[in-house]
Amino acid sequence: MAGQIDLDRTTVADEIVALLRDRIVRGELTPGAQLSENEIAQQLGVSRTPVREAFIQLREQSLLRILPQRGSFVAPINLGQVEDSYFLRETMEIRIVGLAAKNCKAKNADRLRAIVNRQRTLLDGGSDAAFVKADDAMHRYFSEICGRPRVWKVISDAKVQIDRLRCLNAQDQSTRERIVGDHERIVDAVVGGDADAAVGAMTHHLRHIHKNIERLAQQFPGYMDGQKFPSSRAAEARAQRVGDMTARRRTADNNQP
Amino acid sequence: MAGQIDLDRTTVADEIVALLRDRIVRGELTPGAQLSENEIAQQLGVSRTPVREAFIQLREQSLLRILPQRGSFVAPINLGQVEDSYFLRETMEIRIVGLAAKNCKAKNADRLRAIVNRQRTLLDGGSDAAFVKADDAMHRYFSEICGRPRVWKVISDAKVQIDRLRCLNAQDQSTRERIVGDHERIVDAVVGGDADAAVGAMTHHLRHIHKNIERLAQQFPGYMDGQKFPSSRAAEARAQRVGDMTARRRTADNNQP
DNA sequence: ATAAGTGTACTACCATGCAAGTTAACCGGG
DNA sequence: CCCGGTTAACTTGCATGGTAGTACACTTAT
Repeated sequence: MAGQIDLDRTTVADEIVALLRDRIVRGELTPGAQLSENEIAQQLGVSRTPVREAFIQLREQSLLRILPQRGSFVAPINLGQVEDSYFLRETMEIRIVGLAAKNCKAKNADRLRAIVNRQRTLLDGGSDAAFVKADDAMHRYFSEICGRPRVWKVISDAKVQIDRLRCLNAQDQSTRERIVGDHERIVDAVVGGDADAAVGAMTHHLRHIHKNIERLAQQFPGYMDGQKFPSSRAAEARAQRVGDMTARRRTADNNQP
Repeated sequence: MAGQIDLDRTTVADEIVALLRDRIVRGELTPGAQLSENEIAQQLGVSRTPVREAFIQLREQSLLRILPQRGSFVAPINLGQVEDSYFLRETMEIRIVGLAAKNCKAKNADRLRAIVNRQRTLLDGGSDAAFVKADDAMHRYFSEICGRPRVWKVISDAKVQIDRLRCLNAQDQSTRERIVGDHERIVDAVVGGDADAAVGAMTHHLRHIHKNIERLAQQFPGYMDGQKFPSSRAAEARAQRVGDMTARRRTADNNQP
């Protein structure tokens, strides 16, 4: 039993959730790829129980499809679900940013400036993950400013499906620069207390994201919803080789270690 | 091993989730009540495994608090969370009803009329559960009309915390009549294609609900957030006696049935 | 050669057993 | 009477074993 997983003081199942969720969202595990309880358990050096518990949680997050007695597969990116996620995010964030503009104190303004400044420093050298994290930080902080920190969790959970789509290819430099510019304009309006301008800037920002969603959806039709599951072994085998986690499956030949 | 649980073709764990979720939301299991994996498993005639998997899902829905090696307790009703749930619901439903008014076809109008008519028939004889179900049906259908059926799931999940609060005492007749009246005004506006009127009526309707929330929160302070968990055995014992599910715990005296 | 039948290797599901940790009651000494 | 130490009965977390069901490959009959 190795100590491959040791981050903080949560259960093993929760750590596996975080691990697999990250791999699925980042696209390392692609839609349709098969994940077996046994296999994950062996690779992580734990028993099947916490893995199974993690699978159930991922299913509830619409990231995994569990077919009883057949297998567990990374869920396809449901385009309708992506659209609904965007709808929810847009609706909530637009209202939130308007409220934030009316409630922004001096301390909030300082923090907002710091957040976007940090994001700008990440423009060149920063990794994609760090940039995304800084991106989220601003949106999340608006939720805090208007006194509703838990609302961000709902938005964030819905946003996962959007993030999966976005992670299909890395953002180019011009896109990242536009994002930071958008953020700076939004923060300017919020700090200035101009709710209408804030809502307008946020709307503009999110619409750009929506355009990207549509482009990516057309670019990667294979990962989208229509895909059937148990059939089409060829497609699954192709998907499996993307991540090393599902690289080789055991066969009758190499049963013993 | 009895066949106490047999509804449809899902896993045992999922049925336990539905069962316990219902008991918690309806207030049969009150905040602070202890639920042990062993006890539930025995009462349902299943092993601890599916019960445990159900507990984890309920934890993710903020309905259960699992303290490792200590116990699992029905979560208190977090007032901040209730407020955030209301905020989300209000924001989403107001936008949705405006869109529904613009998109309402003749077929939708007929179904809306049918839904409120049915709710009115339930005004006198109907059970509380049936009335609530009919209530939800209208709100859910608005989500369908504007082509975003999945958004209702998010609203509904958030609404659980509000429902817990509401179920603390049954609605009196005048409240139910006011609700149906509200619904009829909303439907009138939507069917008439008047988005502004629909938004106004929905806002009015939801504000009433919010007033009720505040009243109930003051009425039942014991179920609210501040409650500590492992301490105050007296409060827990009191809570336990509410539902027969947790009526008597085994002690050293009555081990055998 | 094609189609139906059979076996085998997988899958997720659930039952059970053990371990680590917490709590509360009990008991003896101050 | 009050306080500290011990023990016993709980709790959840994790490991493991057995079972029903599925799918694929092989065999056999047509």
